[in-house]
Amino acid sequence: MRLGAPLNLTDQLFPETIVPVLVPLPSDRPYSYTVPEGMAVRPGAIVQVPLGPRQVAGVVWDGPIDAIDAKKLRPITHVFECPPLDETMRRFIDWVAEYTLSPPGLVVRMALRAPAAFDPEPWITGIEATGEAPDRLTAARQRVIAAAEEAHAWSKSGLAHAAGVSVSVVDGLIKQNVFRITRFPPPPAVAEPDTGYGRATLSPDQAKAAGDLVAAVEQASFAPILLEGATGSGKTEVYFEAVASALDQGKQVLILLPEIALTQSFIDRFDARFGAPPAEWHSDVPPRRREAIWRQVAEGRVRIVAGARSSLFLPFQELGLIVVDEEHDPAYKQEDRTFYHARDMAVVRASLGGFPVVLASATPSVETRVNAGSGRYAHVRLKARHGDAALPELALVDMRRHPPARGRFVSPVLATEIKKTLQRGEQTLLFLNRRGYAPLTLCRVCGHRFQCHNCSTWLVDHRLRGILQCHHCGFSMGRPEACPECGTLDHLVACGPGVERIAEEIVEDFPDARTIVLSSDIAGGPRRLRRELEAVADGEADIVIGTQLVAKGHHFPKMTLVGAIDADLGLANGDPRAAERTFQLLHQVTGRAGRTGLASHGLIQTFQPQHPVMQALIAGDPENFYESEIDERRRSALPPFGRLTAIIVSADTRADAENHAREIRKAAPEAPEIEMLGPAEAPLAVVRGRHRFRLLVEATRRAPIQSYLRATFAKAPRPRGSVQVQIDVDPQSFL
DNA sequence: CTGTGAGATGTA
DNA sequence: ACATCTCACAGA
Repeated sequence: MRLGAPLNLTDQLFPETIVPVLVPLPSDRPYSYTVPEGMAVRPGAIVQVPLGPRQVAGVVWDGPIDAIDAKKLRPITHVFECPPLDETMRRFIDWVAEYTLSPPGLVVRMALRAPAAFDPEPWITGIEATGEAPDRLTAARQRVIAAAEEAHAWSKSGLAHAAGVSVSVVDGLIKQNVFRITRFPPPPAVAEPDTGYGRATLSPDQAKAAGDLVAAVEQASFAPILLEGATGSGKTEVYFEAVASALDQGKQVLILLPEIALTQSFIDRFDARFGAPPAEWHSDVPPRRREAIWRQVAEGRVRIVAGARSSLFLPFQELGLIVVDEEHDPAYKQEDRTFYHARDMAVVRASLGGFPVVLASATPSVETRVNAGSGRYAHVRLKARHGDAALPELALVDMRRHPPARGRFVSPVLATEIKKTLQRGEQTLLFLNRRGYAPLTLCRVCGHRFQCHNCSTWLVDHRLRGILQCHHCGFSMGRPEACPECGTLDHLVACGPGVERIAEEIVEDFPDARTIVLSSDIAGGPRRLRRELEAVADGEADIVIGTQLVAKGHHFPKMTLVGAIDADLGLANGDPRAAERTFQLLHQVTGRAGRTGLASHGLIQTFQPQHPVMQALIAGDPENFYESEIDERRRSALPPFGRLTAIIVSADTRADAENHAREIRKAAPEAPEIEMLGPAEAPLAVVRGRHRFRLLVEATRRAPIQSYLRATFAKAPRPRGSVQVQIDVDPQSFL
């Protein structure tokens, strides 16, 4: 249907054709614009429209148009010469907006995040051979003609450089009509993947799994598939076969990754399999490159993208497969502006587009496991570790029976293993998910605790930088000598461990070992961090002390011992997914040892050796964990069984946040289940100075709550900077 | 009475 | 999101 064709009543009210245009602002509905004489638009077209005093890019939508005052109507300024967003993409945007309670305009903004890409990339000026011979063939000219045969298209200076002559030689040949100046289309952003390039030899187990995925791709219909396999079981090789199959069918492919910045090793593996790197899409991609990739994805010239969650909103035209790698990773959940969970939205995109989606993980999220268990998702398993990579032998260190000395945190059991590992010339990884030196500083005389002025949290001692810092809002102050409460000098004491403090202890005990601390706040930023990780992989450190960022990415060939310093750390933080997160993290970290062919160990220091998470870890079989966790969640109606939906209410003050939460509860009689959780279960977090409350409601009550929230907060009085609404993941409610 | 600025309002 | 408008209050 061509929009702008006669449309009932409104057509009589307005003399010209009118179309709905979704503009990038938080409006509930598309705005109406007129189409000037001689301009042709259709749904999905990217257009420039006047909006108040400025011009913005919007997308021609479909569906009914508002009957508004004819005087307000303004014409579309320009239709960009760009492939329109297809039907699937438009339905996807509508769907995401509806589900996340976001105005569709804000969702469409995510799809238009490459401003200069809407007009075609400029063609390149270059030269090509005409086939004619020059009148005199000098040595230099001969070299140029020989060099030119290497490729079809050349830039003038490029050819001169390749032939080792000056540009004037080429100019001379152009004058003689040996070469002519032509215009070439813009170069491809990435080379075409070659699906037959680096075909891996698969184990029987892998081949079977790959066959299942390929069969789904060939079916070319919606099929969510959980690909579950231990670290090192070769999940990547397996889903690469599905990728190859989709590419062979002329489909585009999207591989979602949690944090692309740290996965050079992924790019290398992809390159080795397909003979070219994938197009990368994440926040670190420079603007010009973003534009080229966005444009070429729309044109179908880019066949495969590996990207962070935002790549879900790229304008694919022929998408035939999405792979969500490390599907359990919390980084898939975006928690600002528009809230969405990329893993779940990937499933939705596949459902709307009618193609398979592969969710890959060694430790799937409980939601996905439940969906696989119920048959909603297909379940493909990879059992064995591939090749010579053996699983590390894991053991628990009961900290009640093997306590470290006072003020120390490494148990003698672990220290002994570190010593042995050093003697063998192998590497140790000590994992502690806590930056800085100590999480709490207090005065031994009066008991004063250093707290953030904005937040309710303790200030973390960062001794290397000499500051106390709030990890919620970023507030920091210099470390004082005296207690601000009682004035006593030199009686401040650090409580609890951070990575810096573990490093201090290790350096004291193993002064000759090369020890390095890796955490995200490392001086020198991400680039320095990447260098340090490479150095560790090259064996340039004996003991690595790191936060969770050491859990993934790099392969450390000499890493044979992993020690988890405070394995209980994440268990008591009030998150309904605390146990799951802890299990996934510890599983991943301990898996860093053992990919070596050498015998390797993991020691997990815990005060709760009977905890299901700890028991499941040493059993070496995730099955144990899922059974107990699914049981527990079913019992306490936690996600996914309670079908909980979280509403985040945030405000500038605690009183405001509480007030709004109370108002929501009071004013939504259709939703009596709304429950405000106290600090024990859902700590009132303070994020960048904003106080947040989480309300948990029954997802079955979602519809009335949605309409209530829309009515209350989408209209005046506008909650401007006072209330945000977030709908948490509820993967059962949308299929 | 004017100048300033935070918050409300509208953008088609 | 951003430009514009409105109304309260400070300064004179």
